[in-house]
Amino acid sequence: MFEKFEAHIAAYADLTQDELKYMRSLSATRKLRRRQLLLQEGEVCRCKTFVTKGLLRTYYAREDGTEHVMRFAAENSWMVDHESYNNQTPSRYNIEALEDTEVILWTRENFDRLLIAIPAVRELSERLKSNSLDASQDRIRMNISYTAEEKYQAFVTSFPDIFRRVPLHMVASYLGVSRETLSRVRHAQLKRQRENGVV
Amino acid sequence: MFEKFEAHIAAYADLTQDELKYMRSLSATRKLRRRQLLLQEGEVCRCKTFVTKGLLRTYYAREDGTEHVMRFAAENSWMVDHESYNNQTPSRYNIEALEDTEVILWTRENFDRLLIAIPAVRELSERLKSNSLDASQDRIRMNISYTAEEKYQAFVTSFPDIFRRVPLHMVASYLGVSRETLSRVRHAQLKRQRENGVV
DNA sequence: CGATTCTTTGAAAACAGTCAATCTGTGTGG
DNA sequence: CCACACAGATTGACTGTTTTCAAAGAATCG
Repeated sequence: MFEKFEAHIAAYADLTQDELKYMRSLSATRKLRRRQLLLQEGEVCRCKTFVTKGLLRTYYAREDGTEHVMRFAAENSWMVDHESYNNQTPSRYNIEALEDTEVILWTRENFDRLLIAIPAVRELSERLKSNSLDASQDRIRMNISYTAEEKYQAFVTSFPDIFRRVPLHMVASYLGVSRETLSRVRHAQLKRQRENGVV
Repeated sequence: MFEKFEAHIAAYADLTQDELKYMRSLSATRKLRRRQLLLQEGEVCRCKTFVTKGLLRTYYAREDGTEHVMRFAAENSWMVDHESYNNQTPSRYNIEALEDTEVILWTRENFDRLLIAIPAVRELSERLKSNSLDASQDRIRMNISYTAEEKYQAFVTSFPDIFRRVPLHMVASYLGVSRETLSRVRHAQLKRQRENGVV
């Protein structure tokens, strides 16, 4: 499992064999079955997670039972409830495996050690945070200015892989529209594309 | 102007007199009249900005002319288009003074020097980024799960000061609803509160 | 004061949400 | 291998909300 991490990380951070060995020594691995929770609302998010296989979602449930998807993370991406992890406070969110999933975990204490010991890890970590921030800004921009159809289109274009692997009602929930609406939006779009001769 | 910065920053970062002097030596100050732009769409966001007085907004305009407010920043807060600043790429956004405003500016090169030279600045900078990220997550959560009325309520509660100082239609734009809708939501809420005897 | 900006209101139209029913595909157990 | 259960997607009818457009009133700035 760690080999996949090594293969991926090589393109993003320049790490020596020793550094990788150190990272590995401080990590844990875990396998999750479909539907299994990695984090449950109310718990503290103790670990930074790297997905080597499968697919996770972060969502939260309102009192009325409606679920809202905050984020997806497929293999070769990171997942963490930043707020809970950083402040070690109870999380509002659940993190659930949507497929059978394998992850590598670092506790906050261990990851902090890595940040200090390995400059390249610190740089990577900051770059990831920057990217998260930019992506969040972008999502906010779409949320406040796009129509349902534009949101759907942007999602499909930005995350074609995730789109294929996730039920439509979760995409709807991610975008903040009802599943029925998204179904109709999609229908209208497919029809329009067919009329315009798009293959 | 820099004195206001010093007074504010004392509570957030432990800086020596020398360090403050150094920060000052690398900074510039600028006064903006109401309506004046600090950054214009297409320009690169070259500076990190601290507001000592007044009020800024970041917004962007779609092709159809509609404006969407991404963020407000009143005195004692920071403002930057993170994406443009970080990658030194053209910005999608405009930053405009909503009141006569005074700001302190650090170019990216100079601020980077500070990050290296003063550990407390680096810590502060990271903390600010963390907070931005948490705030963004929160806003996304509200965007996808709150009704117009809940969004309005959350805004008033979170930013009572800004709420008092900006026109309602900009709050509407920040929340992603039309000004008319927000006006009606507000009307309905005031009425309800009066009926329930809230002063 | 006069011009501009901002807010409110009404009416109609567009849009999205809800509820209920149906349809589809998948996978499980008999 | 079939039947059934289940999760997901779609559809229709209806309801409710939001937007749009137009107009008027209020507040503010220069």
